[in-house]
Amino acid sequence: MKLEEAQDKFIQGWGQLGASWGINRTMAQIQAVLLVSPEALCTDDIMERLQISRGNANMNIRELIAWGVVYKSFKPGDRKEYYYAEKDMWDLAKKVARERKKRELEPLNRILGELKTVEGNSNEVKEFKKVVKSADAMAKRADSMLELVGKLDENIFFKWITKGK
Amino acid sequence: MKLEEAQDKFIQGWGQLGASWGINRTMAQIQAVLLVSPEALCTDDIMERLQISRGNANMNIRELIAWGVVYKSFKPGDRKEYYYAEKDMWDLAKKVARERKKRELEPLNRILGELKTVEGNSNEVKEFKKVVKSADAMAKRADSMLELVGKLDENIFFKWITKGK
DNA sequence: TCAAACTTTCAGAAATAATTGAAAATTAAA
DNA sequence: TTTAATTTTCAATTATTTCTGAAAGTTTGA
Repeated sequence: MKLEEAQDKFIQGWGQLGASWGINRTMAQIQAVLLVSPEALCTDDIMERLQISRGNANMNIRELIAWGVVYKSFKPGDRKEYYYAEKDMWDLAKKVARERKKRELEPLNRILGELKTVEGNSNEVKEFKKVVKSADAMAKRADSMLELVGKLDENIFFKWITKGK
Repeated sequence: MKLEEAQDKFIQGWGQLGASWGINRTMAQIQAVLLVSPEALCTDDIMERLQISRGNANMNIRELIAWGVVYKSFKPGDRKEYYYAEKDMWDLAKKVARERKKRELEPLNRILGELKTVEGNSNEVKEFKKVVKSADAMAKRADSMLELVGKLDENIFFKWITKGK
């Protein structure tokens, strides 16, 4: 397979994966473009490669930077910003885990905490409390797991997984 | 807090979580309605509670059944189908893990496998191969992890997480 | 076999999310 | 300063996803 073709497939596949996990497809594709590029790229390079507008490129690059998976760099004698991706996949996994924990799991935990104060003693109330309690336990568990991904060393984690299998 | 209000908050929160993880909001809300209901509900009950159309309710119930997180049941002398949710959250996590692994991770693994055959020796090709290799490693690792979630006992997993933290 | 009860399908409508592109804001060299 | 290069914003547009509702399909009991 030719390089260009392989890169395109990678970019498409990565975008698809992102999309099915609730991440803007273009955002994932921009990351993929930066992942396969040996040098940092400017906005125009990315617009060109993915055939997208400046506004779109800019917004999604910002978002990738906010996630901590893309960085800015500068070239001497050039006013443009250049962007490059975090290429350590383990680091990437850690950052995504941390962001999603913060953005989605913590809000749910907050709501579930409130819901424990529901009044009454009926069958429905009991059922409800049971569900909230176990959802809470699960969410906290998922939270711990993501927390752990961020703290554990890649190697230890990998060993544990392969051993456990 | 009153039960009705608490249930609504739970349904909204659960829907929101689903949405941000790429699951149809209504689908997640239907699951939430079934989770908080002590008895199995029929399509009309769900339509009523969430104010949605029959078609929408039907499609999403089907999908929940396909994920293995909602089951059918029948009442004697009644031709309607009734639905109830899997309420064991651990079981739920396992099923979601298995489904997502199958639907998203496996396709990526397939693509990444193909991409290893890229031709050439340039700097870009080398860079590309490196990225594909580490993405592949990460995807396989995530795959193993989800696999593990499905095989491990809840208790062991929980102990390990809390200990590791 | 018929018909009522119920479920499924799907084309079009509505709602939501992503994208564009041009104007405004910012930055820094002259 | 001024001005040219660059980034950011955002209202309008376009694309995508979800939802509706009525018609078609299926099942079951009489």
